[in-house]
Amino acid sequence: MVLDTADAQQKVLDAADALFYERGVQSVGMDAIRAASGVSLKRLYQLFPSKDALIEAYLHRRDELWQSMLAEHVDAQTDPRERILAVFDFLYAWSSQRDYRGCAFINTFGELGAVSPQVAELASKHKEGFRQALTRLAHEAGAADPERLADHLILLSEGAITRSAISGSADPAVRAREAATMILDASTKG
Amino acid sequence: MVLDTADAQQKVLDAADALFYERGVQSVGMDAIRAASGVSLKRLYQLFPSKDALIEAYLHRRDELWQSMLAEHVDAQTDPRERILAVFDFLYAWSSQRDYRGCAFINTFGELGAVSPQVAELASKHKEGFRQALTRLAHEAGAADPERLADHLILLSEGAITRSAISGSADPAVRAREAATMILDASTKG
DNA sequence: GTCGGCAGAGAACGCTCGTTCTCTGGATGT
DNA sequence: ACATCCAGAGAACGAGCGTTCTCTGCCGAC
Repeated sequence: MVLDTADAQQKVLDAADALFYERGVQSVGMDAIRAASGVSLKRLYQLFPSKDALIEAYLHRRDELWQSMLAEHVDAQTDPRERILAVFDFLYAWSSQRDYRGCAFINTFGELGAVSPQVAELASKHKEGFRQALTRLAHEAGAADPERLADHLILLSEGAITRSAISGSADPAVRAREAATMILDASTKG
Repeated sequence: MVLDTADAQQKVLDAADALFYERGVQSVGMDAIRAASGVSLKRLYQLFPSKDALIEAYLHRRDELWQSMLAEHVDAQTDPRERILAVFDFLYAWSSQRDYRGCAFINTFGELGAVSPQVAELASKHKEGFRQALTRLAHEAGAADPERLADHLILLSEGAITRSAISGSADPAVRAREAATMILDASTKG
């Protein structure tokens, strides 16, 4: 089987994503990624010059994938309030996945954050992107203080993400949706 | 300097706590703990038969310390509603610490959760303890559905804990307190 | 057919780690 | 003073890691 550069890159990223996400980045050796991707070590290092670079690529792709999954759920709704609640429906769907292990950025930050400024930066940027998306939704919903509403919603979201990882249940997303409706009522009523 | 068993154990746990919390458990070698604690490797292994055992002891002590810090803040208040809000004042104080790095259980779970059932169990128990404390407070505050209120409050708390770790600011705890008052109003008014 | 170059397999290298072993020096008991 | 024991320092060991190197076999060019 001959793979062009794009195919090989794809295979490596697929393998890295699955392994890094399941076991954490430090527990996974480059050889495990070679075995899972079927791409030789030599080629792997041509595509990604170091493990750190591969970790960055992994996080970058997670970010893009996550944002697009979120957008899919949100854009299926038209009513501004429903669009906000769709965020929690997305979290429910995500945390229901069998291999769900929480937020890759939080996990990787927990592993390397104090040691790797790049990872800290990527995690911070990922969360900032989420915050901006929520702020936009809050604005569209006519919130008196969209930034503040976004901050409140983000807390519920992050809470649901980590709690469902540890408890192994998708229930936190349901609870987060409930709490979000309460906060929406309180934030848009006046 | 001669140390009896209790002193040595204390020194080792102090060192392990600081290092594990700052850099994650996998990045810290036993030799670093030996150097930081001043306890010889031989004795270290007499006190804790393996690194896994030391990690468990570290988490166990974190749990106890965390619970007692929380209780301190809560018990400084008498009004049931204020006692609930004191949880967020605690989170603010905690996340303001210079060496704050989020929740040790979430971080360690992110590193080892999929690989170490003991760590997963300890994280789950720690969070369950927090949930019970919140449920008790919600009950005392006369909530119509204390379990549900506790679930909502826990989401805000977890969200604040992880967000302040990544953003490096204690602001999320303030936002969480705001959101908590909204949810309290909605949950205890009717 | 023969040669050159390239890709993959995996050996090799240097390092770190968890854990154990050895050696040494001092304290203790008689 | 001498033998005995123990604790500490750190060497040693075996494994695993990230990364690089070598060998081998295959492909196209002439």
